[in-house]
Parts: sequence; structure tokens; C-alpha cells
Amino acid sequence: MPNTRPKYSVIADQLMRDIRDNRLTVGSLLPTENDLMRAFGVSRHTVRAAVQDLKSRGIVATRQGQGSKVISATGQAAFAERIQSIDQLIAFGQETRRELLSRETVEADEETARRFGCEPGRRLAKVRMLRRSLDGDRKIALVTLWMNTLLDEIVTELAHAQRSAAEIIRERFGLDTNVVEQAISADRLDEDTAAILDAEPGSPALIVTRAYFESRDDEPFLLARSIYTADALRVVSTFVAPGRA
Amino acid sequence: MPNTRPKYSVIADQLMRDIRDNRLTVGSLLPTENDLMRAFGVSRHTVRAAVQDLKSRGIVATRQGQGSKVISATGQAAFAERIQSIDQLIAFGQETRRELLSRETVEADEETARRFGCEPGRRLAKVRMLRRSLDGDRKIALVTLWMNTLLDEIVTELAHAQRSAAEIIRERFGLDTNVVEQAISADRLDEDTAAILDAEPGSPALIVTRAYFESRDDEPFLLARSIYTADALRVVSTFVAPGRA
DNA sequence: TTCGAAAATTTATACGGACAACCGAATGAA
DNA sequence: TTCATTCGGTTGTCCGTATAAATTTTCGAA
Repeated sequence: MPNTRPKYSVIADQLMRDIRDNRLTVGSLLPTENDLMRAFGVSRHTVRAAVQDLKSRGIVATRQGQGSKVISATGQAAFAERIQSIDQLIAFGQETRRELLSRETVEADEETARRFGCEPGRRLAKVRMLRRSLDGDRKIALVTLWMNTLLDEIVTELAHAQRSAAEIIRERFGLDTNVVEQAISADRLDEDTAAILDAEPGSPALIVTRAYFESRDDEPFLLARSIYTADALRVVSTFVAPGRA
Repeated sequence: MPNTRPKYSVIADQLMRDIRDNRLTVGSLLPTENDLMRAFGVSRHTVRAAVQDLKSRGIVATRQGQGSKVISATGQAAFAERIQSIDQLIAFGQETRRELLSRETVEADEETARRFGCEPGRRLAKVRMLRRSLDGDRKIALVTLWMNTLLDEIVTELAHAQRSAAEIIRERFGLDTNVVEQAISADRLDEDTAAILDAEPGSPALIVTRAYFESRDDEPFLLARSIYTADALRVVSTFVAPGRA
């Protein structure tokens, strides 16, 4: 049999369904590992892998000697983006797998031109990619990149390698990313994007746009817009006053 | 028989030290599980528990058939965020006015207790406020604050003055805000919140939660959650590589 | 040389067993 | 009653083994 889901994942899904449908209520205890072993006919190891999955999603909390407690029906976001430096901002791309959706040359429209700092009608390379989680097949985000057509050749490498666009551009073109401007907003998913992300049209989405600069005075050499389904991303940052920790 | 740390935890720590001290560089591969087994003299299971730990911290990413890649060094710091004051954390389009909605003493539920780092049932002051635009009557956000009941007396001042809660708390209680953790996510507006904000239930919202700490090791002294309608806020930040501009 | 198939390498899944640490309830002594 | 102890149940750690799946490397045929 070719593509069977792992058992622990099937069990985790079943438990999540039970929680969502209130067969297991928030605040109550999960069946014990022994019960789950018998119920699903698997080893304790597999049961623990399933519970570990729920734990990492923030759905249950375990306590030695007591049991596993359901603490949330929905869980927290699977991805927490911790931005403390440019390097970490860039490294985030490595945790996901990219899939090339489309690749074309377009003329900059009014808004894109303004953000790029060029005149409308300038030819730009436009690339759309899908970001998936490394482990499962969860679809994380729809990413659209705009860049100078000269940089367009990085796309093939981008789709296959695990490195970020900024990293590849530095290596191939000697362009260093020193400044990144990031804007975060919320919106509804439109029909097309929802279809791509397997989500419901109109459901909430987090939109992160970034402009990459070599220096603050230059035009950006890369624009990126990522559309995340609401449950796929929480942007987490820690701000520390200088001197204190 | 003194309490020894679990082996997997010791191994994870050792690997994190190796990464921080550049014996293992970001972008390179971790030693294979077999190598680590031999190096530490433990079973593969234990090695995997250690790697799992690093994975959950976002330090390494594993890929079947390829290996475990170091994607982020932890302790680097080198702070790249330009924030003048806590109030600048969020760039508002315009100034806002606060209006007190409710003020009560509640018992911390499971989730609030976890975020606060206290035990459930602890009594907390809970305050809800509405932020409106200065000019017209546009409703911007619903803000909920949780704090120690001792701090409760700032509320009246908060509703009238234009200053932030953190500022008032420093003045009145000598508590300095040195660390702020901020998380941004998207969600639908529920019935109640939508009614308060004059928005459509189910429409997208941007949720900003912040925890204010005096020091990184303490419990936060203030939790704030702000729910913005999608069109009311864009969070803009600029990241600059250290040393450059 | 080039390309596809096979082999080697590496992580992922899954089974089994054993003991330790911890919690809560039951027990028994003062 | 009250408090310390014991005991059963539950999760945590750790070992061993085996097979599957994904990726990279090697190698032979054209």
C-alpha cells in the first residue's frame, strides 16, 4: 500500500476530532496511554507520539502522575516566527518546503511600482510559490515575489534548495540584505488564494509583506508578500530594553 | 540518588552549546543520529529525543534521507530592532482615545494563568477598553488588560490620560518595563467583539497580545490583548543588520 | 559523456520491555 | 481529627530491534 498515513498521525487526528466535536471536552483528561494503546491496538510508543503531536500543537498538556489534559480545542498556531535579527528573519524560509506555482514577467502596476520605487510599466519578474510544512503536507502560505528580471534565474534554485531568496541572491549576485521592511495586516482570503491553501474563501488571513534592501537609500531588490491562513502563523517578537535582560 | 538531568536534555544542551560556540555552524548538518549515538554512548531513541528538543526550539530542521540541519543559532542577539519606546511598538495611523468599557476582578482561567505564569484561580484585575479615533467616532480596537489587583488603581488614570499603561505603572509603582513579548495573529471577529466594534461578525481581525515584564525571568505584570478590525491597523517594522544601515 | 537504475546513507515509524518519578487516594497511627 | 506513609495508577526516561521512506551517491549501460 503506497501512501498510508503514519499511525500516530491518524490517532492524533482522531483525538483532535474527538476534542473538536466535544466527545472529549476542554478541561477533561485524555484517556490514559494504556487505554489508548488498547483502544487503537498500537504500542505505547505510538500513543506517545500522537500525544506529543497534540502537545506540540498546544491542544493538550501532560503531567507526570496525573494524566494528559485537554487545554484547548483549537490549539495555538503551528508556526511561531521569532524575529530578533535579520538573520533569523531570513532563516525562517528554511523551515518550510517550497513549491513553484507560477513564474512570469509582468509590468509593474501602480502600487507595486510605488513600493518598488520605480516607474509603472517597468518589467518585473513575478513568482508565486506555495510554502508547505516540512513534516506533513500542511499548506502554510502563498508567497508572491517580485524582483528585477535580472534576478529571475534564482527561481529554479529557490524551488529546489532550502535556502532563502536573500541567501541565494547574495551568493549569486553579491547583493547583501541589510535592511528589511516588514508590514503585517489581516484580510479575508479571496477565492483563488483560498483554493490554493485549501481554506474557506472569506476566512481570515495574515498578510506579511517584506521589502529587502541592500542599503536604506536604495530601491528594494526584492518584494515578497506571504498570505498565511490565520491558524498557520503567529508572529512573535520579543523586545528588550537596551542594557537590561 | 540525586536527581540527574535526563540524558536527552544534557545532549540537547551540549549541541546547543556547540552551535552557539560555532563548533556547529548554522547551515551545516548535525552529526547523524548514528554518530551521536556513538559519541554520547546512548541509544538512538535518546538521540532522537534530543534532536526533537532542538527541533521544537526552532534550532534545527530534520529531513528524511538528508540529515538534520542547523537553521538558527540561539544566543546571538545583536539586536536589530529600532524602537524608541514601548509605545512605538505599534505604529498607529492616528492617535486614539480610550473609553472604559468594564472593570472587574476575575479568577484566572487556564490559559490566562499559563500566560501569566501563575496558578489558575488567582484573582486578577480585568479591564476592557475601547480605542477610538480622536476625530470622529471610528472604533479602532477592543483592548483587554489583565493585571495584578494591586495595579488596578491605574485604570481611572488610564481612561482619561493619553499615556500608556506601562508608563503609568512605572510612575506609580516604580515598575520598569524592560521586556515585552508581542504576538500577532489573525482571527474572525466573534459576535460580541464585532458588536462592540460596529463590524460584521466573522470579518477578519488582527489580534495583538503583549506581555510586559520587568525582567525576562519574572512573571509579566501586565497582559494586554488588542483586537483590531482588519482595516484599522497595519503593523510596520524595519529590521536593520547590525553595523550597517 | 550522459542518464537511469541500484546501492548506500539517513531520518521516520513502530514494535517490544524495564524502571523511575510523580500524583492522588487510601490507610493507619497519633 | 490530623498527619505521615503506603500504594496503585500515570506519565517520563531509556534501552533494544526492525522495517519503511526519502535523499544522495555510485555505477553500469548506452
